[in-house]
Amino acid sequence: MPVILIVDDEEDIRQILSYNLKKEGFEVVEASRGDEALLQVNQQKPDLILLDVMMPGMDGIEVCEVLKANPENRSILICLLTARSEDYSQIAGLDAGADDYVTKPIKPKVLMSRVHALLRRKEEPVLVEEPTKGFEINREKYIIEKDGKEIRLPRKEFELLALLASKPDYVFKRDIILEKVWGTDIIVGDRTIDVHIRKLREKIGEQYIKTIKGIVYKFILNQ
Amino acid sequence: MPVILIVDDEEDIRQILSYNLKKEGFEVVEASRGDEALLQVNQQKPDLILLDVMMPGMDGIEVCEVLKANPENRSILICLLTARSEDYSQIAGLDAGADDYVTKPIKPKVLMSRVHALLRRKEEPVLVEEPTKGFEINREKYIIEKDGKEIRLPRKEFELLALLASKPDYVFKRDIILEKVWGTDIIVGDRTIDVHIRKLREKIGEQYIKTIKGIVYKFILNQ
DNA sequence: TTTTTACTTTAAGAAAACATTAAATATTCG
DNA sequence: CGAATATTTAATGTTTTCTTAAAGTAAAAA
Repeated sequence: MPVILIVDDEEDIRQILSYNLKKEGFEVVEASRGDEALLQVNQQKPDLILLDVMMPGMDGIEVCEVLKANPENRSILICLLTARSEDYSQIAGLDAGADDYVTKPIKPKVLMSRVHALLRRKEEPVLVEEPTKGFEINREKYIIEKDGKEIRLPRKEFELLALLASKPDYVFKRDIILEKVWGTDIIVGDRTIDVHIRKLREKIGEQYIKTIKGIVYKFILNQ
Repeated sequence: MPVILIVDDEEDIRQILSYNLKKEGFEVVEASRGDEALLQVNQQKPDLILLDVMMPGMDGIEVCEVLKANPENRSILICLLTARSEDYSQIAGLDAGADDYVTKPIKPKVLMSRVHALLRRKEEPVLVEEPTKGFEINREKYIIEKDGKEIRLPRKEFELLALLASKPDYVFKRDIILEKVWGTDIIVGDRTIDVHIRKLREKIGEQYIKTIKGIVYKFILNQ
């Protein structure tokens, strides 16, 4: 399980983040100050750091710069926690090499979604859309053509189908679908996906989207 | 990905621009002085230069003149960054061969929009208006002929129709429409487009412009 | 077999996005 | 300048799309 280091001078915030991360199965390490964080990094080699920008002493930007300056630590993901959308701190932060940022007040769900997305990005190769015979997905015209017939789909349905069809026969888990179709910010319930799948099946035919219970959906072409 | 060279003597400005450009996926190179910029051009062959006009030593206009004097560099896009709308510098700048200019204070959104527009202009083959049967679009007279009948359209309506009809069946998003019909400077609300669409539909018939909710408009001929 | 888990389905309500109208501004042209 | 024409905005309306809730069903686990 990935190790996540939380760096924030406020005890409350560390606690709330720690609780949520542990609940998802992550191993959590904490630090309350910048220099302490650097020590922890050497000891624990975390996979990801949630790093508060505003801290007394060494601030988050500095920590970030120090870490990213060392090749050994460069692969550690850094997600900054910034107060409000103060454009400036965000700018400086990403310049300093951070991989993402979340603005306070932090909504646990949003943060968890980001954390998963970041860790996944580290592993996964990027998807390439290879259009499928008999099923033409035309983004420029925003229609799909099935055996010559045009089917118009609303945005979410279109994106969902485009995703599934981008890799026929491959399964897509719910969190991947949510990330790719809805984005990491917007949080919707799992039933939402199901409903869109229903609509899609109605429009393109029941046989193309198969359910793998416990994993979720896949697009299939040949039966 | 396109390479963009930022030339400005102020560190802050370079940083802010650099951040925004990198976020959009561009490769960024910087220079703090005019002569340094010329060096960078030879080394990096950028696609576009964001060039501050007011700099100590060699100013932006001079840099621009030098670059555009060399045929090898003529295709590099130059966007000047000028303080306020001092008409004079702007005129001199465009005389010197610059492709566009943005006035300070620079709003990131405006700049990004310009950068994209400039690069697009470079790559994209100019849309060829292949007038669609039954619909003749005559730019000189600002008149369209539909089944022999002449319909006179005001400029904005005309440009809007010309744009949509240039690629039948293709969808046009609002930001593209705004850029192509209104330009990158003028900021108008979204409803403005809708109103023009209404006028157009009244004049040419309801069936030709279709709405794709969430994406926006497309021109269709058949059906 | 019973229970649980995970997806299905339907319908209703909320939200998003475009449509419409009228009125306020700009612009053009005589 | 002043009337006519264009353009934009603002307010309100309408439609479509999206999300959720709740009850259902089927497969897997106990």
